[in-house]
Amino acid sequence: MRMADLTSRAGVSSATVKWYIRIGLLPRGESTARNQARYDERHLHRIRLIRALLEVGGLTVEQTQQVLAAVDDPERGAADVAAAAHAAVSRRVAHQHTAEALPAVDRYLAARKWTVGESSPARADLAAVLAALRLLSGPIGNDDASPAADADADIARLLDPYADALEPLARSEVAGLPPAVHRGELAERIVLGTVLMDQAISALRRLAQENAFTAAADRK
Amino acid sequence: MRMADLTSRAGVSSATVKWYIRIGLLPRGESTARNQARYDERHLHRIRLIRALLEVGGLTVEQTQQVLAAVDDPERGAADVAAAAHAAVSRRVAHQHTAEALPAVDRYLAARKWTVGESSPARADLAAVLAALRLLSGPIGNDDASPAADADADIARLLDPYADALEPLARSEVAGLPPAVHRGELAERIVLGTVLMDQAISALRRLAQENAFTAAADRK
DNA sequence: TAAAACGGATAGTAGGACTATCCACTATCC
DNA sequence: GGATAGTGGATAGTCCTACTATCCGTTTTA
Repeated sequence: MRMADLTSRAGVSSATVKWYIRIGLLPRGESTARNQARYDERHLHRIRLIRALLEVGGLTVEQTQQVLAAVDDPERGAADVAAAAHAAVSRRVAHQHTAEALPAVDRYLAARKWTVGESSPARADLAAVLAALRLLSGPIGNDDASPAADADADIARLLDPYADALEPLARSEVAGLPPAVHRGELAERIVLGTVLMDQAISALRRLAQENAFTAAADRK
Repeated sequence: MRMADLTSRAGVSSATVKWYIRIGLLPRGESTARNQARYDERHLHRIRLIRALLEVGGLTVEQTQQVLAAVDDPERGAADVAAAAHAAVSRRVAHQHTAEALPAVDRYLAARKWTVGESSPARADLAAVLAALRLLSGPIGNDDASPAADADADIARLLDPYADALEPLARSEVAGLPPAVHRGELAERIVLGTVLMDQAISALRRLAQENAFTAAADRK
């Protein structure tokens, strides 16, 4: 396969392909002359993977580089790849009072008996959401503001429905990972399951909400 | 409250506040002189809302403008606000074969008896994910590629666990919306429930996955 | 009454993801 | 066998987004 075939099948410009190669997202083609190279199906597949992570998954190029580095490294096991994918999906944003909300997140996780590493970016992501919600349930939009003592109970009331729904789902996702014929395939499945399915869940929730909304409106 | 109080309490620079005012995200303060104005708690709250949508929710400024325009417009009902929030969360990305995957999405929704509008961006978002996955389950990473005839069955097998988990969740979310003391409060709850809880769900899923992963590893 | 803060406007910046152009070759078609 | 189109590699330029800096003439405040 030559450059023209690769770019037309992948739907990206040759300038983009060259750039991906330069920044190490894509391996070089096998060069056949000073200024010629041959590409194969693996290159095509790689570009599609890159485009899926960038366009559909919404990752940045840098996050994509890190995820693919984990996928490519034969030293890294499934847990490492999952950690890299989790880090990439994380918004990794330090909202104002995120740090203050972290202990509450940890207490919630402990109460649910969920074991997660100290360095999981998802902890901070969840804390950022809680901090933002807390800041916004002030004077305006007050929902019977509780006396801070049972702030943990508020958090549990808020998160439990979600955690209850997601816990068995996550279990089935992890259990559903095949023993993997070869590791690269498993690594890619983990990445797609994390990055793309995040978008699928978001979309499905909105569809389910819309359906629930119209159903509720019809009943009235 | 003067500018200095507003910016220190909100944690943003005065240049940013001025810019938010200029682009219409934030109303002007009540001016008391040619170059003086007074701000109140509503301004503070608004900035916090904007920051939450931008930083935690990951919306762009333009998406935030559209969402807040819907929140501010007293003509728009709960369903309109929800639609605006859904549109803002949508990645609204036309991945290569998204259009081709749309009919399959619609068949899936019909099979689940989910009623959603033609114009729901979530339909296209879900289609983009399915199109990307389809493109990637080729030569490499083939999972016993099915003969295209039962592509719908594959999609159902993939999505059912997620839809099963999200359907009751969405129902309880919609049912949990209070009759609302006043409309602005309800509108804001809808937006936060859509935009921020999307992030919370993403984080909780990753936490649940990590927990499931370590639990599975321990059993071995 | 001098220093600091302010509202309003305009120009500039940093980062991200490409895109365009150039060069010296190679491949291909008639 | 020569014109034409395509190629790898490199560098510079572009567009967009979300601010940030600076300036000005006017209040406020110490």
